Amino acid sequence: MNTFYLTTPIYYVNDKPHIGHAYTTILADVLTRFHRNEGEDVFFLTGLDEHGQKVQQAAEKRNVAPKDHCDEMAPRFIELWDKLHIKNDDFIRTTEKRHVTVVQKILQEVFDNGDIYEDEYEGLYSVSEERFITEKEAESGEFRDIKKIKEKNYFFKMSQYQQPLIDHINNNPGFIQPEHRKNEVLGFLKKPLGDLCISRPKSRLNWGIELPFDSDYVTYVWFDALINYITAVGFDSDESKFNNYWPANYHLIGKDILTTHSVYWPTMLMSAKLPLPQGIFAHGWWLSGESKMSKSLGNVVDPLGLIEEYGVDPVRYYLMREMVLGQDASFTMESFVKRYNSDLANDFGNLLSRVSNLMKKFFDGKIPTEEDDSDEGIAIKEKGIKTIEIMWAQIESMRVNEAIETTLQFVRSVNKYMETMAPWKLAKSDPESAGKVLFTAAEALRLSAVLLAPVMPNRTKVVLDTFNAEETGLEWGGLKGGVALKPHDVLFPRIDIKKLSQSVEPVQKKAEPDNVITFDEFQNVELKTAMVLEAEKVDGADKLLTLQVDIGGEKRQIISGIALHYTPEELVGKMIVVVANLKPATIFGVESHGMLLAASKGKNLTLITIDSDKVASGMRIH
RNA sequence: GGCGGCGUAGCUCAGCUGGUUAGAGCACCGGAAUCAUAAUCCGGGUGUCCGGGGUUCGAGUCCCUGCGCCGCUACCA
Repeated sequence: MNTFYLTTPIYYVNDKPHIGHAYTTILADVLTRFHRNEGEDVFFLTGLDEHGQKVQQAAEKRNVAPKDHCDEMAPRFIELWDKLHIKNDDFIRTTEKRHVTVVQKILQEVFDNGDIYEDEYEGLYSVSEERFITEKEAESGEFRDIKKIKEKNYFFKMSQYQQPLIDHINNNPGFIQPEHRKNEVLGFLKKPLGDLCISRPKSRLNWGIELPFDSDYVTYVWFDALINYITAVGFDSDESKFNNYWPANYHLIGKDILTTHSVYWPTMLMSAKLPLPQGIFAHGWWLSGESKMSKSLGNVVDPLGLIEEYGVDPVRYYLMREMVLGQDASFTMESFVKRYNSDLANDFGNLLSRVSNLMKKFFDGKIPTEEDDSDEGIAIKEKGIKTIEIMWAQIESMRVNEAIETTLQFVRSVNKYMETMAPWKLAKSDPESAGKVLFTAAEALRLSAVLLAPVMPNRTKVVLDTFNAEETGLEWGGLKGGVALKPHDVLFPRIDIKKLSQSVEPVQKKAEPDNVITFDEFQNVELKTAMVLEAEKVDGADKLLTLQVDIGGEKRQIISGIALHYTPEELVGKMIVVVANLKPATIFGVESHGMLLAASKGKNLTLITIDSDKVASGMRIH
């Protein structure tokens, strides 16, 4: 039997579950349900990442033990998955004993293979990111709480596996998907790959898994977290299970964690001499309309609110139908309502109403017994059979949105068939034929329900219940005639757009741009006037100039990328504006203590200069 | 700046290795029908396939170039 092992990332226990978590998990659920329907032996894993500094800090703040903190946070995810009808086979938490054991086993193995060494390391450490960062990253401004730390640590010889990894990616086209992500990783691997620091001294962080070969250290969270994918399928505990499911068919991830999954993880596995996963699939992000979802913008879509208002299945349907896997997608209430009303209410739900009502009206509430053998009836049957085939091919190639559209086209063709055959007319002149038409329409509807069941497990069950076809499968001809219909509610009540504008107009709450800062934050920036004393080109760089400036008597060196716009000569003597308290950085091997302000558009750039007659250097600018 | 991608109907997008009058869904307009959740069905597009060159018997599809947007990255700051 074919096996299908699919994972989501393990989510960080401190996070509040949002639409992104929900999306990935629903996607995994949908894919695995499809594969189950195909009769494959499926294993679907999700879980939580519970170690690391932020968890430790959050626990300290609340004055509880880290593990207790995790135990209290975990249900937020578990309950949401429950509400979303996620049918996972396992839920792993990295604090579980089974996982700790495996991580230590892998660490020991990698150590024994000679791929871990000790080194003194001095570098910039980002507390918020819990990792050492390069100077360039520090300069990027994307990291907070940066400290210079010098300490002994253990390193994983990731660099050794650079070429084998490149070869593997090239030899296995499906290894990183979609293709543009693969190209990104290959681009990343063009530069020399560094080794990976995989330890944290307990003096700094003790909420983690202890290194088996040095009890003064715990392991780096990513090294710990990635291993969950093999823990859960029985590595080192259940050999037959492990051999059955590993390597995973897909690790489903968001595009933000591509490097960890496509570089760290495969090289770790290479060192541990384990097979690599067959596929790593990075999907895009949900945007709120045009813009990124962010807490400060207040436009983060809450999945709970949506499902309470409209039900789980429509939300699952929308998320699956609207996103092209691998690209970003835009979430708007408008498109949600459109999808809901046109696809679910008008096409699918209404078809059930027409068919069941006609059966009630003309056939005593029973399903007729014979299939329509007219040309039109046979055409529907053939289209149904074709749909199964096409849809499955689309699912296998991760084109979920297309697979859904394929099924809906079939549903639409059944509405058309009804119109053509008009069984409500036939019932009066030729009841037998009318019965056949209704039977075929009902069978088509049953098949559509089975096809859509992975996406909408609940509402499709209503359809199957109505026709007493709960146990039928993915083949034409599952419907049994002669049975009484069960009553059903309106499958997808239409959403009234007028009511909507009053009740749910949530998404964009504030018109504030994404990048607002507070006054205090502005106050942190120390802008000062400065006189340019000297200027010269940086050796070997086209765009950089080294400036010596005077800021109220203090002499400073600043590197600036304006060489294409200003010659050194014309800068000397100018009064400019600099950010005086910028963290020093080394650019192109030269130290820079501050930055200057300039206005630019496209290729034009102009320095902000001050009339030096009126203002001395070193003045604060507010 | 480098590498890569994208730019097709009002909107969201399909169009594989170049080949008949360029497609789908939604929206919009007109009509039919009345079994159904004011649902369904039929009909309706003068779209510079981003602009400009080129290769070819033939290009949305290949090549060059310009513009715009996006991703990764850099001597961005």
